[in-house]
Amino acid sequence: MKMDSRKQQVLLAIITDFIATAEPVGSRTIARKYDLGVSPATIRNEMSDLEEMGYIEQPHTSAGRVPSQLGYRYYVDFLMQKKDLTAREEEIIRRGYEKKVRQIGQVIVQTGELLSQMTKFAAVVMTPRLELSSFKRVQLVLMNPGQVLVIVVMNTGALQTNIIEVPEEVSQVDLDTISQVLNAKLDGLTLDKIKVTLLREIYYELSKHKNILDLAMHLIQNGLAASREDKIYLGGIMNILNQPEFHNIERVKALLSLLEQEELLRSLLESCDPKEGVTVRIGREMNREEVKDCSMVVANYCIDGRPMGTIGVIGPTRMDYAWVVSVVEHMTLSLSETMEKMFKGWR
Amino acid sequence: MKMDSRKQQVLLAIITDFIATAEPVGSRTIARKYDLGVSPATIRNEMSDLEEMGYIEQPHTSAGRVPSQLGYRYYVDFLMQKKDLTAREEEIIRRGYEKKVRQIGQVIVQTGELLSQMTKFAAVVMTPRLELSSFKRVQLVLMNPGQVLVIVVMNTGALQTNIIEVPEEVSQVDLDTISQVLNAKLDGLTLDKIKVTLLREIYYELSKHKNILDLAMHLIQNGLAASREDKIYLGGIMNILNQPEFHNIERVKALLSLLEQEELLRSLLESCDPKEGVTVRIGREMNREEVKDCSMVVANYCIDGRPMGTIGVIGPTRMDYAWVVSVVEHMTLSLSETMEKMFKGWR
DNA sequence: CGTTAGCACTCATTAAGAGAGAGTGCTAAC
DNA sequence: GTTAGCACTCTCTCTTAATGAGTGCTAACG
Repeated sequence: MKMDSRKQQVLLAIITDFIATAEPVGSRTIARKYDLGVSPATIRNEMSDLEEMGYIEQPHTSAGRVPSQLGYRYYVDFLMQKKDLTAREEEIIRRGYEKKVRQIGQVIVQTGELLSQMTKFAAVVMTPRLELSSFKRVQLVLMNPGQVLVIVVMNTGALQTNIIEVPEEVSQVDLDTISQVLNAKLDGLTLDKIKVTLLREIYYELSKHKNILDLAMHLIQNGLAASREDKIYLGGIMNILNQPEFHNIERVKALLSLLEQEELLRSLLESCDPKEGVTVRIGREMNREEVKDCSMVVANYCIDGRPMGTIGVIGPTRMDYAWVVSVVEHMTLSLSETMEKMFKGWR
Repeated sequence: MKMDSRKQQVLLAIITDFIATAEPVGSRTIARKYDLGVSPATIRNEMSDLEEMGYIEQPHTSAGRVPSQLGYRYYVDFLMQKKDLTAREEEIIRRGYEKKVRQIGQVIVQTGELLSQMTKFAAVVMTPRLELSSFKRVQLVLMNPGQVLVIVVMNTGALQTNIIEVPEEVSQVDLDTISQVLNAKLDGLTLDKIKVTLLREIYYELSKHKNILDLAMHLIQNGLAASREDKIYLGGIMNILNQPEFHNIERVKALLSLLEQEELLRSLLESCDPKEGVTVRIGREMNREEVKDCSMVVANYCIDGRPMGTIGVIGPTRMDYAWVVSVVEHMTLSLSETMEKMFKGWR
C-alpha cells in the first residue's frame, strides 16, 4: 500500500480533529469539516487503508478512528507545518524574560513556569550541564575545627557546595593557601579536564606546604568530584490533570511515578539528540511503560552555540505538536539568549 | 445533650472503623465489631444523638455514619491515644537517618522522603528558618568586572547566594577587605539583628577605605537582605493518589493547586503554633477551600530547644491521626537530633 | 476503475425499571 | 433505659431496551 496525497489529507484531517476534540473521528465528520471534495464513503475506504498501514486505529467497531503513535510520528515527520506563535504568545514569552534576574536558578524556574503555563503541560527544565561548564572559583570556609565547606562556582553561576571533614588542626590560613593554588590552576577548566596531569602540578605547587598537601588532594577528591548532578525544574503537574486523558487516575499515577524519580526523568531527557533542534518523542518511543500514552517535546538551549541543557514539556500523545514545537523552539531561543546575556564575559 | 462515656465509645468506634475502611459505618457493624455490650438499636439511639451534636453525619438516609470534621476534632482532642510505632517502623526511621550526610539540604530531602513513604501522604519539610539562624560567614567573589557573587553561610549550613552589580572598578582585593570587616562584625548574629547600630560600626571601620564604603553598604543592603526565603521540600504527591478520596480528580486538582503555590503552603505551615508539640489541622480549620477535605499534621523541629522549622504531612481528613501523629512526632525528634549533631559547635 | 449511495450490522452509551441490600427511625414490649 | 421488630428510604447493581454513531459491504453510476 502506498501513501498518496489524499491519504495524507485524510490522515491530517483525522489528527487535526482528534487533537482538537479528543474524540474519535468519523468519516462523516471529515467530509463535513474538511473540504476534501469526496464523499464519506470514499473517505471510509481511505481510512480502511490507513488503518491497515497502521497510522490510525479504532477504539471499537462502531467508533471513529484515532491516530496511532505511528500516525502521530508520520504527522510530525511529514505533515505538520509549524504554526507561528501569535503576537500575544510572543508577547507573553517576551514579558517572562523581561524581568531582570541574575541568578541562574531564577531563570530556570521562570522558564519552567512560563512553559507550563503556556502549554498547559508539565514542564521540565534542566540546569546547564556541569560537565560543560567551566571552573570559576573555589572557596574553602572553615566552619568548625575539622569541617570545611567547599563552595565551587562555575562559570554558569552554578554553585556546588559540599561539607567535608578534615583534620582538626587545619586552619583557615591553610585553606586559603590551598584555594589560592586551586584557583590559579583550575581557572577556566571544565570539570572533566581536571585530570591527573593537573593534579601533579598542584601537588608540585603545594609541596612547600607539605602539611596541607594531603588535605588539598582530599579536598579535590571529595569536594569537587561529588554531587556533580544537574538540577531539574519540574512544574505544572496540575495542568495535565485538565487534559481529558488524565481523568483516569491510573495514568496520572503512572506519569507521576516517573516524574517523581529524578534519575528516570534525567535519562529520558538525555536520550534526546542535542544536535537536532526540537526533538519529539511519542509514546512508546520513550521506551518506558509508564509514559506509553505520553509524548515529550524537548530541545536544548545553547550558550555560545554549545548545547548546555534541555527544556521541554511532557503531555498526552494527543497534543498539538505543531504549536508545542513552536513554543518550545521559541522558548529555547529566548532562554539561550538570556543566558548568553547573563554570562557575557564570564567565559 | 451531654457527651457520656458510651457516646464516646460509639464515636470512637465509628471513627476507628471509618479510618480503616473509608465506608460509612452502620449500627450493626459497630455492635458486631466493637464490643460495647449493647444492641444495634441502642447504638442507633446514640448515633442519632451524636449526629445532632454534630460529630457525625449521614451521606444519605440509608447509609451509615461518617465522622464530621467536628467529630475528628473531638477524637483528636479527647479520644485518640497515641500508638507507639512498631519496632519495624522505628527501624525504618533509624535507618533513614543512619547514612551520614553533612549538608542540610540532604537531611531535609531525606526526611521528606521518609515521611511520605511511611505515611503514604504528601510530605512537607521546611528548611531551618533563616531569621533564627545566625550569620557565619560571607564570601564575596568577583565574577566579572561589575558583578559580585555574594555567598552568605549561616550557622545551619544554609547558603544564600546572590549576584549583585557593583561599579566596574571594584577589585577582588576591595571585596576581601569588605568581607573581612563584615565577617568580624556579623559573626554569630541573626539576620534580624543586623540593624542600624551595627551598620554604623561597619561604617566607622571601613572609613579608612572610603572608596569602597558605599559598595559595602550596597552589598549589605542587596546581598544580605534579599532572598531570605526558606526552601520547602514537597514530595509524595503520588502517594495520595492511592487514597480512595482522591479518585475524584477535582479534589486532586484542588489540593495540587495549593501545594504548587509555595507561598500558600508556607502560610499554611506557619499558621501552626510552634509551642505545642504536634499540631493537627482538620479540613476547614485550615481556612482554605482547596483543602477543606484534607488534614495536616505538622510539628516543629528544634535546634537547642528553639523551633527552627516545620515538618508534616497533608492527606485526606480520613487519616489515622493517632498513628500519623506518632510518626510525625518521632520524625521530628529524629530530625532535631540529627541537626543538633550536625551543627554541634557551630553556634 | 474509482466513486458514491444505500443499507445492514456492530457496539458503546444512555435511560428506565426491578430487585437486593444496607441502614435507619419509630413503636411497643421487656 | 434497652431491645426486638418492622416499615421505610435510599443507593447500588443488574437487566433490558432504545438510541445513535460509525463502519463495511454491495451494487450502481459516470
